[in-house]
Amino acid sequence: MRILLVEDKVRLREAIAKALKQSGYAVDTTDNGNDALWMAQEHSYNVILLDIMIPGIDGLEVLVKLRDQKDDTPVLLLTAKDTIADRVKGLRKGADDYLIKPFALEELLARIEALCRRSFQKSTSTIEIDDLTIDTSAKSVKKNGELLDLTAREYAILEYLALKEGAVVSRTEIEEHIYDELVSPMSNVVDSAICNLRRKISNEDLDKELIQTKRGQGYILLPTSK
Amino acid sequence: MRILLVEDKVRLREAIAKALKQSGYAVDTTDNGNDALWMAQEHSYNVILLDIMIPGIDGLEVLVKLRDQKDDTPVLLLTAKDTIADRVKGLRKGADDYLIKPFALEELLARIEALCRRSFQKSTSTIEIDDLTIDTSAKSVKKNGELLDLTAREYAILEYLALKEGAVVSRTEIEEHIYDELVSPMSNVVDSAICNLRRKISNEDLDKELIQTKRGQGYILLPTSK
DNA sequence: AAGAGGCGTAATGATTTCGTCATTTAAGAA
DNA sequence: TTCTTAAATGACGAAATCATTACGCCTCTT
Repeated sequence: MRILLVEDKVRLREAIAKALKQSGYAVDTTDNGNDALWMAQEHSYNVILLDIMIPGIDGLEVLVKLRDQKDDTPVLLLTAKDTIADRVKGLRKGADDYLIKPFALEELLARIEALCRRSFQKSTSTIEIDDLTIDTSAKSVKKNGELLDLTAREYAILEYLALKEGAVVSRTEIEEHIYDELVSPMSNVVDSAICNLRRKISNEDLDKELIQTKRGQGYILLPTSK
Repeated sequence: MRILLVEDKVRLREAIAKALKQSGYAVDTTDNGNDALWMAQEHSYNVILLDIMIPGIDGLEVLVKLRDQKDDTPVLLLTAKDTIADRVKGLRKGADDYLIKPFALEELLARIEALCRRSFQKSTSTIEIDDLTIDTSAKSVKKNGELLDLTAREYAILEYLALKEGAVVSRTEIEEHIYDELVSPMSNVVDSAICNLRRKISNEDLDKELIQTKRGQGYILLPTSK
């Protein structure tokens, strides 16, 4: 999951960014509306966190322009307590949610999660695939009710594959969504992570792999039923 | 689908090429405008990715010359953030789309897909032919809802035939659009691949082949209804 | 400050693909 | 029908891709 955070106050921005990263999101940040706009144009974010009071183009304008461009990335507005009017305007103009500053980070995380789910058109916070239950809100995975001990990376990859269940996902795509910086072309980080992940989720008895390799293309997560 | 990538910065060029290949495209690359021009003349590409700031003839000039030669291959311009003017110029001069650097590879892939679709006058990303459903986004093929296990090559050929449904497609054309390098004249790679492909998509009960042979001309993909 | 564990890298071994060749089968012309 | 040429098929081997292991750095914890 990749998030764009637009917030001009340095300390707040960094605090939020840190919290998001700890929760397993890839985060890009900027402190002004102009950059926000082109970053949003050039990347496909899962969620955009948008402060209204920012230098350059203000948050609402950014939102309007995004929607004008048919960009329907979920936008969560961050507003000061005294700008209720803006808030209403924001929702009218296509924001998906808003949060009044100051807010609890926990609250923010919960809302982001909801928006991410919505962007993948899933309504529940758990995804069931074979004997796996992926709880996107708890960031945990159970296998036949037993909690698996996945690392953050492993979880992130599994979640991404699960959200795209049945579609071939290339290494590059995984790299882009899970890793902050560009991964060097020669690296086999993803292979390595997939390997570890498989070890943890595989059924020794069943020889079928949940994560299948599409040679030359990437990976695909396929329930046994299909 | 064959793509020409014109970009002078080595790392970026290779990163893009890698991602494209993973997504099943045949990719030719060059770092300058002169080569780009004659490569475009020699081959028929489905899409040309064109950086504006390149040595030799600059990207915009390449574009102009292409259009002068009545070459209407879809062109996607890659531009730096600060050259908005160029961008506008580019679109005026016949570019089909543009992307501002830096961009997400996924975004690039999505745009390329759109351009390919458009050049084949298709609006959706799935093609239905008889009992086959080809999902060009997921790069997967289902037969009566069952996912088929095609290799990258097999998929690429099937997709190409499907996009040209009802038209005779020569071996040479397939070679040109699916393979990176030139295939040696004596080779029967395509025959071989078609053979394997047929085996996987054929209906044992129905004797009619979806992929029919036009002796001396090539192949043609024909739904039973037509 | 030390220890543990996550994570990226590199190297090696395993697997699969795919192009080629050889052979069989089919199609069209005389 | 028979001959010629094109296409289909099957087997094999080289090359590319992938899996897996081991190692070391770095971070976070305690």
